[in-house]
Amino acid sequence: MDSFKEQSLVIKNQDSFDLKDIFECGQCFRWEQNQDNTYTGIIKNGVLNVKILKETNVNCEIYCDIEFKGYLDKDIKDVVKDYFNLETDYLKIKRELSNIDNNLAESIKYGGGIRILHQDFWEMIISYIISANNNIPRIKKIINAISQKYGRKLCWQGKEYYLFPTCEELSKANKEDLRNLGTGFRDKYIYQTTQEILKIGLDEFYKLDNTKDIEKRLLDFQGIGPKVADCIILFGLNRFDTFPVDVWVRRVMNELYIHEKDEAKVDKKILLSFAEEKFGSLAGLAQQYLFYWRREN
DNA sequence: GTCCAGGGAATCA
DNA sequence: TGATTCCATGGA
Repeated sequence: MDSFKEQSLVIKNQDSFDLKDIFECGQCFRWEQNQDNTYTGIIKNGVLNVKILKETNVNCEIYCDIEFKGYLDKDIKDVVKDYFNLETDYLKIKRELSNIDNNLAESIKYGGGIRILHQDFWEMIISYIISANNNIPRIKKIINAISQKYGRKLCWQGKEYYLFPTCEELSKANKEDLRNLGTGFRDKYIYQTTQEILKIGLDEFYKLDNTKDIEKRLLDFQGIGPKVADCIILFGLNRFDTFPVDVWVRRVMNELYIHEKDEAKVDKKILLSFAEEKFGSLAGLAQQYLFYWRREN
């Protein structure tokens, strides 16, 4: 029997928190803007509604309205704190990155309200397998279709929402089922990776210390290559010492730093070593500011 | 009709 | 190792 828990929550004096920057910078696929400028999203086991109460130029008050379904092993306040990474000092991070060069300073001036969300690791694995050679509106559509068919339903303010299915729930889908939901050639990747994770679980990934070791293990799954693995690590584990390279990052990095005439000829190894040297342990965040900045301008 | 999208696997040199 | 090609799908 599922239990329901509804609660609201006010978080005061929060810096670096802009709803559009956070939810539209490309890191998440299950948040939508409402007509009243709030955002509603479906996280691991609940629905969350967020609005800004009061805003100054450095910080703001956030109002969260939450409904959860199922077993909740921690206080809702802690769930929100964890999901938005509220313990992370973004003022410090932004200062550090802005000092690296003018490009980063500009991109941070544009997307200064970004926070990397701490999303569910399993959900990131499947979501970013879907993202391969795909566009964001369609990725969202596919994830919603999968959730509606295999995830649990819950209602919030008279509207229905569907949680992203657990590994066990999604393991009921065969390749044809997945294909019918619009996954295309990724059907087999989702199927095989789900079956594999059902067998071995994901505990080992939380025990690994080194980011490179985590990436190496992720690459064993079908449908996970370097870029997808890096996104899973960045958005599912919040390790910032990783640098996902997609077409946009390649483009902006080439324009700003590499200056290769033919963008397709940019060597990924050179790009990665450059990023590691220049951005260091904050590479993942630098990547997100640059990605958002370039994609929106 | 053609190109592109937060790429990856399979194949071949 | 490195470069090519194929892979579904839908919107521009």
